Amino acid sequence: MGSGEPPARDFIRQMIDEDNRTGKHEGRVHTRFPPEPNGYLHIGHAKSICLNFGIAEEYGGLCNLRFDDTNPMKEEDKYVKAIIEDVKWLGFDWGDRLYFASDYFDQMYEYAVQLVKDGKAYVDDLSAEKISEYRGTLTTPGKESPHRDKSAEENLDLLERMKAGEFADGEKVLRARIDMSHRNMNMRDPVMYRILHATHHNTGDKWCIYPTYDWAHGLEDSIEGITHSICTLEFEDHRPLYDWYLDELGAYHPQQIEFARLNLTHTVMSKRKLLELVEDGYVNGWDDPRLPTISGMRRRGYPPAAIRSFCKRIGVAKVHSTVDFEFLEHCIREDLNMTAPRFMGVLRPLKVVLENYPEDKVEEMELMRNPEEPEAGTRKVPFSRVAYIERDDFMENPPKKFYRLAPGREVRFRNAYLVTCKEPVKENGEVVELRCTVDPETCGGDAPDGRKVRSTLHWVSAVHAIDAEVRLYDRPFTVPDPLGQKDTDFKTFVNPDSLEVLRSCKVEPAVGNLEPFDLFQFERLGYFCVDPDSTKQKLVLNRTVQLRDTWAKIQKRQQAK
RNA sequence: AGCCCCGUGGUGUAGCGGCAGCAUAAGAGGCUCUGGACCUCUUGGCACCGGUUCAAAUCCGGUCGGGGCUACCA
Repeated sequence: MGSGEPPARDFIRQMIDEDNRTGKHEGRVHTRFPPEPNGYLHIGHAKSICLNFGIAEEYGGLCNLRFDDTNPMKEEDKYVKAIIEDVKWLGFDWGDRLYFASDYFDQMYEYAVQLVKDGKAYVDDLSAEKISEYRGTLTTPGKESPHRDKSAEENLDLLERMKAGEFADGEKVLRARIDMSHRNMNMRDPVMYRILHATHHNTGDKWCIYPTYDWAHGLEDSIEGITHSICTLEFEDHRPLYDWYLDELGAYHPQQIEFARLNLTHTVMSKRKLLELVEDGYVNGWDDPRLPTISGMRRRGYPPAAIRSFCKRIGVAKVHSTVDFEFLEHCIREDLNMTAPRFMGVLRPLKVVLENYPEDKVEEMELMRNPEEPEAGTRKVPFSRVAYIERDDFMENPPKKFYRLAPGREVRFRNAYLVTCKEPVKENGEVVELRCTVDPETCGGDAPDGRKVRSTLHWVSAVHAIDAEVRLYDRPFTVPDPLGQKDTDFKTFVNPDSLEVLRSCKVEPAVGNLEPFDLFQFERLGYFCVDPDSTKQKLVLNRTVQLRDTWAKIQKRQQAK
């Protein structure tokens, strides 16, 4: 899986090593990935997925897929299906361990009854506003609810009536009885159950009280026998509460470990922000290839192995950090370079007439499927008198270091012929065609006299070419940190050029045989994939990522001067 | 302001008292029928102050800086 060196001994793996050394969990390692089914997964989740499933795999343990579905107001079945598809696509397998927090509602309720009986939880009549008010502030202690000291019997009765549906939403809550002056706000009598007369995607109308995250999560982990409950940094302050519930209950007690979530430059990662982009029409849906969602990356053509490699190589720590978008792209290229078959395609066609090449002649040129993988063999590409090349590959007045085609200059058409440009044909000052000649002695691309050319161009035979629409993607934001300016809405930094659609591209015939999501390289241009919008009549391709472009860099530097 | 977490090249990480390493980015060169890939080299870092020690990125104290926490969200 992925490439490279043994995984680094990050602080989580060091902890697990230590636990294994001391026999804390009898050497068991059991993790879980616990998404809430209220949105689509993104690459930040991929980091967590790779961490949890990766650790389980490395230690010969298990990792569960568990939906943390404790809030029926926000959660939907369609997200469950999408998340399952995404995790599977990323390459992970949870066996028969697909769980839902809602599967444990009965058990959780029993645990709550136990706490009530022990005098460690009580039903409160205070409104949400009052509870907030009574909680105090970061610097001042809270005060106790007037309903805090009822008898266990009375609380039990009230809790049962809450469950039975006798009260309206918000009328009562069940609270843990901890310490209203605790320095950690989470310990100031947190809410365990709230009344929500809502239909749950899984349990329907069976329940009208639903557990809060803090109350539910440790129980879920405990019930499943999780050893290491890995979550993100913002839950650090919740760990004392996680521990308190399990200790008071005397239940099996997993270890919560927090790590820093992934941030990427030039994009946003929060579900809410992504939703805004989708709903306000900045992008075309959750699977828009510009989005860092798993479905977006799938459609963009990012291979799962490359995403896994990326997640492994960025490491895991407790410092907040932002990974360069470039590094992700590097990982994508690295994978695709080894695996993607090569084709030729011309994005911005310029017609080339080879004057001394016979009108009706067609030759089948033989090209490597993938030079990185010679065993993949070769393919045949038709060559004829009229071809298309990239507009960028010709300049009438070439600057220094431009090695491609120019009047009087000879270049190679890849695996075909050495071609010399005689003259450009112009209309209204614009070059619309090139008149060229081939050296018939150079069929296949090598000169018998051993002479060298500086440049090799890709080409497509005009009569054989098939048309394609190609969608070019760029980073979704123009700045590295669109959320960085406090006073400016992040959407003002949306990159207006993040999508460019080219409708008259010419590609070699074999590309027409590919299926949606097939990945390949257009030589000299980049990696592409077939978009599911493709039909038999219309081929639609997505550019996954460009090849590194040294010439573009030189050009940029020349222009800067 | 109170509590909690965290500071190693531009970026992401390793280091666990004994030469600061890796990846990526950037720069130079080599090679090449993809200006791709690959190879070589170069630039660049322990936030600061003090203490312990023969020896500190590492241990201790402080300062500064970044982040999180006041949902019946997760």
